Amino acid sequence: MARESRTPFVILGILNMGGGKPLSGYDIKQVIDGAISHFWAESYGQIYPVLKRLAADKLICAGAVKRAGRKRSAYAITAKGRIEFSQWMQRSPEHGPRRDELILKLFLGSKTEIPALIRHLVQRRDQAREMGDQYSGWLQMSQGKKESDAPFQIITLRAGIAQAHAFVRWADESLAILRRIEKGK
Amino acid sequence: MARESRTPFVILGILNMGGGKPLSGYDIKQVIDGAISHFWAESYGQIYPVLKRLAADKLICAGAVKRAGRKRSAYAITAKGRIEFSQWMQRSPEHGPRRDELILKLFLGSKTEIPALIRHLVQRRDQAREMGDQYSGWLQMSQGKKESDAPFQIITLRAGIAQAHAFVRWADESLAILRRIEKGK
DNA sequence: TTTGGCATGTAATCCGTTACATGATTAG
DNA sequence: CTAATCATGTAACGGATTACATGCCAAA
Repeated sequence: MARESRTPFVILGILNMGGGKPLSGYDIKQVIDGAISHFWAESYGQIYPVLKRLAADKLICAGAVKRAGRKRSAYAITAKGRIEFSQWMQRSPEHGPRRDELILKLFLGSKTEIPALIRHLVQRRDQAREMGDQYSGWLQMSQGKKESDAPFQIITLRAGIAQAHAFVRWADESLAILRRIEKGK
Repeated sequence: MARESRTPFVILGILNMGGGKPLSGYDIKQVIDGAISHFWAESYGQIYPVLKRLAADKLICAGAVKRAGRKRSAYAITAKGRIEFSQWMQRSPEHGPRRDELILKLFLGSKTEIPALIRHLVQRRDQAREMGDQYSGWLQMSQGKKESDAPFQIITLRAGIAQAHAFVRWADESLAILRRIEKGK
């Protein structure tokens, strides 16, 4: 059996945020693709079926709402749902099996592939720099907020920044090593 | 269609390492669970079927070898396999969708769950410290090696160290924030 | 001889992505 | 009018883990 899906809990958690305003599947996807996209992902193919299942289990309740003329089926978390979510929060988070293709390629690398490895490294270093800058910007914006959720989101932003920064440093050092090997050979 | 499996290339890459000595499925699993376990994982359920498929495609060739009395079916990479592997190495590595349950829980956290979050954070920080120390030890050992594969493995070890170090720093800062909130409320 | 590790595999199952399908609304 | 976007879904597919099954060899 594959390990337990965390999708239902993500959904419950998002519905539980910010005062528990009802959200549609589309809204939830927006949240995931927005603020948390750098450490989590869900597809519609997961969200909509799970939403139905959660409603059937009375962990969330559906209510048809109209916004801007369009009909949307929005869901709100129930008391039962809050309990379920809280129990999941207590459980020790699994350290998911990291699969980093860049590191893997570096590990498997040999002299002949150095130019390609350098290309990959440069590309990802630049990406990491961009990400870091973006997070820093968001952090600036978050600093001023008074919402009770803010400190938690700040912590995750700082995680992204720290990770990106460490990555850039390491990438630069590794590039130096690779270029030295390339020249020497 | 789910994205292309990288398992065959990992296997080809490992068979390509260190002079291309023939390895069995068991050996390959040992390598993966050993040096690269912190950034890659494969199960027997993946390895053995892929091994057969690769042999059928003539990317590796099977040969029954005896070691320590036991019979083992070991595989060696072929010239065709090396080409396939090299082409994969040229391709830009995908930045796999990171799913970090700890960060997710922090993001979804609210005041009531702070004690649990602190527990999770402490646990993972201590894990990261241990990992970092372990990598540092391995790095010491690797530094002296003259094998041509060594520099690449050193780079990946340094990645692990840098990541672990950054994580510990961030975790300590975050713990301070959480404890401050807890006291203040 | 029986226990346990070595070694090889298969089957069931489930998660998650991709692709497809549909309709309603708004902007041009 | 029509193209784009909003919004909601479903079906098919494939990857990966887990659990199960098997047999050999060595040591107690």
